[in-house]
Amino acid sequence: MPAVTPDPRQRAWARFFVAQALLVERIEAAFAEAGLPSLDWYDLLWVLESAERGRLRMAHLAHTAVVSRSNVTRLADRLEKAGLVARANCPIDGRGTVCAITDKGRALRAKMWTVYRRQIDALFGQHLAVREAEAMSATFERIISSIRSNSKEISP
Amino acid sequence: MPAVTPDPRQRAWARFFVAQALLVERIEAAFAEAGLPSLDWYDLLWVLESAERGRLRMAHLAHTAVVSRSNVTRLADRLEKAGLVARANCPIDGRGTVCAITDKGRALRAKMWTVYRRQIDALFGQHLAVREAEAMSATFERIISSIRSNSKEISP
DNA sequence: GCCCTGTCGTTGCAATTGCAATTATATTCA
DNA sequence: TGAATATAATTGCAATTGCAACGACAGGGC
Repeated sequence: MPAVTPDPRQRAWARFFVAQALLVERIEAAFAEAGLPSLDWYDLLWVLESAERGRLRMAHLAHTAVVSRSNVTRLADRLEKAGLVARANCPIDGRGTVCAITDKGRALRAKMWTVYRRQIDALFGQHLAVREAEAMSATFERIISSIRSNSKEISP
Repeated sequence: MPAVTPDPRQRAWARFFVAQALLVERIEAAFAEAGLPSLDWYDLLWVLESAERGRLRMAHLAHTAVVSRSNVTRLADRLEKAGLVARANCPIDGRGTVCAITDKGRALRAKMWTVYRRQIDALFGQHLAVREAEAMSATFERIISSIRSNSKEISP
C-alpha cells in the first residue's frame, strides 16, 4: 500500500482488506434483499447459539463477537426488543448480565444461515481449493490467537 | 458458522472474518495511540495517491475504496477541511467533482504508513510464508475481480 | 467491618453512517 | 430541437457507533 509494495505479505494484506469489504457489502445486500437483519445480528446470534446453553455474559459476548462493550449493549437492546435474546441478572456476580438466545433467535439465525451460506459459497468458497481453505483456516487461526493472547501492545 | 461446519471453506470464511475484525481493531488502536487519523482516511489518501496525477472523480474514488457514495462525500469533506485533499469541478463533466490529494495529504499518508506497516508486519505478515502470501494475494484477487465484474463498471 | 481499587454493564453525547430525496448536468431518442 | 430519462454529487434525517463518564457491585488489604 505504499508507493510500490513489492512485499508479498503486504500485498496479501491489501487484497485481504479489499476482498473483505466487498464480500461484506455483498452479504449485507443479500440479507437486506431477503428482508433479513444485518450481519451484526447474525454474528451475535451465532456466538450465543454456539455457547454452552446458548448464553453468555455481556463482556464475553463482546469479546467473542469482536464488538465494543457499549456496542454490544446496544445490539443486545435491539435483539431483545425483537425477542431474539433475553437478558437476566448473573446469579454469581451482582454486576453481571447474562444474555441468552431465545427459540425465536435460533429460528432467525437458521433462516439467515441459508442466505449467508449461499453467499459464502458463491463469493468466497467457490474460489478456494479445499487444501487452500485448510491452509487459510490454520493461518488465520494463528493470527487470531496471536492477537488474542497479546492483550498488550506490540512494540512501537 | 452453522451448528457445526465441517466444510473447510466455510471454516476459512469464519476465521477470515474474525481475523479481519481483530486486525482492524488493533490497527485502529495503533493509529489512535500515535495521534493519527483512522484507517478510512488512510485508504482514501492511498487510493488517491495511487491514482494518476493523485486525483479521481468522486464515484471512482468511492468504488475503488469500497465506500458508499454519500460516505465518500462526507469523508472527503473532512479530509478537505484538514487540507489533505482538494476538490475541483470536473472539466469534462459539469456534474462531476475531481478530488485530488495535496502535498499535506501525501505527507500524512507517508507518516501513517510507517505505523500501518509495522502493524501489518507484526500482526499479519509475521504469520505468512512468502509462498502463502503469494497464494493468498492470487486468491483474493480472484474473489475481488469476480465480485467487481458482477456489478457495473466505473467510467474513466 | 470498612476503605480502596478494579470491573461490569449501561448511558449521554458527539461523530459517523446509510437511505432516500434533491439539485444540477448529461444523454437519449423521437 | 426538446422532452424524457439517467447519472454525479450532495444533503436531510434517522439510525448506529465510539468515547468518556457513571452507578453498582466485587475483592483485597487492613
